Amino acid sequence: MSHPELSEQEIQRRESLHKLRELGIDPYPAALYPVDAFAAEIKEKFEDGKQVCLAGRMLSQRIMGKASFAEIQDASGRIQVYFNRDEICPDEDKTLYNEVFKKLLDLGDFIGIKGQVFKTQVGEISVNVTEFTLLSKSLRPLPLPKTDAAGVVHDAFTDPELRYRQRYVDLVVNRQVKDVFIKRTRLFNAMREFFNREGYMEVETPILQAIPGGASARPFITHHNALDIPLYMRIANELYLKRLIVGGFDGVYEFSKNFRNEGMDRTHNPEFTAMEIYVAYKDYNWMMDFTEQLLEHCALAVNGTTIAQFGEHTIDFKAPYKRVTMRQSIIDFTGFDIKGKSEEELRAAAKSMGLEVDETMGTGKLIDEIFGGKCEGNYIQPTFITDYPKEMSPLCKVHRDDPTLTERFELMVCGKEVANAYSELNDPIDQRERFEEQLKLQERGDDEAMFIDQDFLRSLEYGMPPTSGLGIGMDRLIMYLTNNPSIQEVLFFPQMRPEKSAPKVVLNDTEKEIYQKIQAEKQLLLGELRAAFEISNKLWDTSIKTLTKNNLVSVFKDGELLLVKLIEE
RNA sequence: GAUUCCGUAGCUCAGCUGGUAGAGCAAUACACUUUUAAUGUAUGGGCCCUGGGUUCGAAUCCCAGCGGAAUCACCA
Repeated sequence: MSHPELSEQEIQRRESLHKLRELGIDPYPAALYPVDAFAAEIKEKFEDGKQVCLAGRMLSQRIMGKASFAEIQDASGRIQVYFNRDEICPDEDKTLYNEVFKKLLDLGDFIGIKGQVFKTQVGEISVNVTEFTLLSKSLRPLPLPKTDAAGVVHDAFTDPELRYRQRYVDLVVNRQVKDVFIKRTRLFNAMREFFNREGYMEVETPILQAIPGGASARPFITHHNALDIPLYMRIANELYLKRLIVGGFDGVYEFSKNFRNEGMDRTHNPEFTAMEIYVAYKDYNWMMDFTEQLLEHCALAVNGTTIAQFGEHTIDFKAPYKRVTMRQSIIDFTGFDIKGKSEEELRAAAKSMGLEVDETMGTGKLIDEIFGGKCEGNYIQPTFITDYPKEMSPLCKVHRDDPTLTERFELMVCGKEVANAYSELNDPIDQRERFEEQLKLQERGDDEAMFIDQDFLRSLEYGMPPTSGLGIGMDRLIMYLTNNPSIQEVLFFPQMRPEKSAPKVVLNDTEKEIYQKIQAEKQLLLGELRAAFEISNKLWDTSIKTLTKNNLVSVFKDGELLLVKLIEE
């Protein structure tokens, strides 16, 4: 048996696997294993002599001749188990202990244990094994961090790339990572509970949309073969939820995976989760009350306290939260009053504040720039910023007291937006005009302006009750609740560049030389390239064909000329 | 997109102004019946990210590429 591509340890594990089979032990048995106990529970409720059956991965082994200790990790945590040779093998044949346990089991293997709970001389709650079963063999060594007596972790599995690419390993060896995702699920459950208690209904709306509406963002595009039309992955679900309010539901919500074809960094992933909820007969003032109650409830459910530590900041999600109008906020931090100012005045003001602005920006975008540049970052504690300019909020109702503003708020935490809410625009004529303004912005060069959804307008024309809607960035919220500065840490499988993007093609020496020549020139005449190599026609032919077949270079015609060019990733 | 830093054993990392590749853990072998970062002794394990260049000689210096991280820009 030779495995040239495997590491020494992997080869050894495969050999162990082989030997186990020879001993008549199935390394991947089919039968269920009758687990009736968990590590954490055994340790919490210690009962001397209690018979238990548990299963998990073996993560450490301390062999001392005829006795050994091992650690088993199950879904609840870790527990030490004690193997005594003569208890495992009461008869003459000691193979099960000497061979199977000591040699053929490896760290990372899943085993099942039956035995009695006891305390060792040093006081560690352990299980005295009377019977063990191999449940699944692990063929790759896990990176196993160790914690010393001082609590210092050695050999921690910390490389972010490896951790994200092999999250399954990360979860096995890094307990704190598992905890983040447990909290994530708790957050979702807490929100559902809060909404369901109010009688609101969880719904599902299309992810594949013919018109990507409800937000301003570049969508991912795909194609439906049967209908032969382009379809877009949703950037938001807002317009569909509102259609359901038109249809007569009083409260609907959805945890929506949204997709945006934009940059990736530590706060942006191309797919992310938003929660959106729409409640009929409410306005944004009601929604502020509702939001602060909701977040207080969620913080408590996730962490058991409304206080959350985020980096250097201590945040308190206890309601109520401060409410500041956008105009007041800009006055507070810049001394500039945006009320009644023209586009030119705003642009001049923004420039004087050292902000980068250009001609495509309308008043809304300019105000947004000023707020984003000078104010936003200052709100550490949860704060509602209210009354956004009309131009920035095409789906939001005009403010009851000021026609240049809208009834909108965003909730800022640690200088970032975590929630966004409106008194929803339900005047179909106004809505159509707003969409048309967006279209004009688009023509002006704003590539994020919204598309017009005619069917949505039609639904409004049938009448939508006054409604307030709220959207929450779930990923961002869980970042705050688990003190993680990057979104990758709160997504099981964050988007990564595919592994090994470089073509792994094995080229022979001639092909390599030709390829290098093309690499250097990027593009050149085929004949010229041919002349540079003193090789037979046949070798030339096969070489250039290898390169083109593997998509390293391409040959193409430009008029009468045959050219060859480098294909770059 | 810009800048900075990083890529060495299965894991975590060291390797100075160029001179035969190192440690701990993990692995293998032996000893050891309540240990706990178990211990003791011995052994094996490397395309030093890839490709060029400089040099008598490159893990080390230079260039390019690939991959990653951080900061900034962009992004409701």
